[in-house]
Amino acid sequence: MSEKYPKIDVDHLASARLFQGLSAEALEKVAGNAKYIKRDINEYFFRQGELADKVFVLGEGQVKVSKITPEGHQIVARYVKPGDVFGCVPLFGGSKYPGTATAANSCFCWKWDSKTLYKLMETFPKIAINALELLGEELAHIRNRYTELATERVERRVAHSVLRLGKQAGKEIAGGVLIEFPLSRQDLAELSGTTLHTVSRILSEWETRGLIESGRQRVMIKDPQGLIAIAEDLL
Amino acid sequence: MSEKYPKIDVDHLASARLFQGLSAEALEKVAGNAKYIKRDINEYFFRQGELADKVFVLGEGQVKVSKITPEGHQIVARYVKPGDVFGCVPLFGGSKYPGTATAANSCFCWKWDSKTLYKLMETFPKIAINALELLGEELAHIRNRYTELATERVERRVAHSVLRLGKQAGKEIAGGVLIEFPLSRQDLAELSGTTLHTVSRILSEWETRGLIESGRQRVMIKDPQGLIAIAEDLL
DNA sequence: CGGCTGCTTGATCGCTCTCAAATGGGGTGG
DNA sequence: CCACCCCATTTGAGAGCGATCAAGCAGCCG
Repeated sequence: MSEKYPKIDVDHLASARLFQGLSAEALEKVAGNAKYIKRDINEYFFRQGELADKVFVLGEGQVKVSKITPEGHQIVARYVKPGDVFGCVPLFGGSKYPGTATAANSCFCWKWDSKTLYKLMETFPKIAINALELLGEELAHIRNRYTELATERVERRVAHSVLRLGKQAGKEIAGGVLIEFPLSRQDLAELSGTTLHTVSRILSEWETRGLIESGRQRVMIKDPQGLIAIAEDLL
Repeated sequence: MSEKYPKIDVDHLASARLFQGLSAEALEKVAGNAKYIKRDINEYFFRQGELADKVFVLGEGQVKVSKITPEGHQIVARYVKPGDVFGCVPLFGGSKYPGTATAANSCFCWKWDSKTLYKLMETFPKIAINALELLGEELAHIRNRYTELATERVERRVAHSVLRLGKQAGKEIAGGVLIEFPLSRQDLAELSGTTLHTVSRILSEWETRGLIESGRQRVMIKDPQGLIAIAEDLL
């Protein structure tokens, strides 16, 4: 608890969408109230059920937010990409985190006390408005996933999930686009609302068709167009 | 377009959660920029794909927000209850409404130009913070529904849907709690991610077990505990 | 090299969708 | 006021997608 925090780079902080359009002095003030923390793979930012009194903005890396039901089913709520806010939904009302945030690979991240951020928002309404925009996007995103889950067959949903991950965490390498963090069949299943068995069968089939190349916790997209054709049901 | 709008009752407006904690003068200003409109059953507030330049707060009634996929599948995104905001997700960025908002019964509703509301938020940050809270709740709600859809069997999902509707639009009458607006099997199916056939079978079964009483576009809950037992899988 | 963890693959079962058709309630127009 | 028609609902039969159960395999780390 008495760790040393590195000094915060205001320019880097300014690139986060939550702080777009703020004045230099506002940014100074925001930075002055933040802690900059690191998490290695599989370490936690917060766990489901803990008192939600912190808000996070991801600087580098990828964070997985997952949720477990009373019956023991786990689902992946989202993958957070650099520049995004997480842990902000229960910001007000002092309630609990509805999910667990884990580092999917090495992460750097800013952290605020939620009360502090609340005050900053009152002083600089632009932050609240930016937050509204981000939350709105998140809402649109989850509604899309909801619609997919309600109306599409498994293969299409998995295709959508893989394409989205490729877009937000894909790295161009020889032969295709590699998803830059360890992604198990189980993760993909929890993200697509199915089981790891079904995901495994689907990926195997895609591999024989030359659409992807995959291995242990590793997925590379070789033929994005082919996947899009599946996702959009163009056959 | 040159309709007459009734004068706005500031006290009534103040009861909407979006404007909680505002000063009297702020409320006056908010009211001064609003229009107060009425919609009868099945009339639209906005339709999917239209330019999103208005934000609404529901005063009285119930609004259904639904969405249709390119393949023609329709789903119900949410039912809006009095005091809630709707149409606010695409507030910024001048994009399009992602769904269609229809009056589920007679509604009264305040309406703002989205630019106007944006300015009001800059002047009175409390509005933006209230909006964040409401959006956060909405996000939590849809995530719960997503989790249900991903992990639960149809009967439990329908039970959850019916219980939620009972809570937000239920009226105590002799014999149970009546859902106060016309609700077809199709609506319930689109809300629960299934087909009207399956919903019909389930409701019939519940009726023979004395859990509900239902008819044409009408559902009354007779035994909430029994439904909760199904929803929570307590058997 | 051994053990663990993640992945693959086969076989089976059943929930739920799909297709099909009949029934009935309610509002409208004559 | 009655008859008709439309639309919501009910009910049946059948098929299939994907979950579940059950082994066996393989990459990776210690």
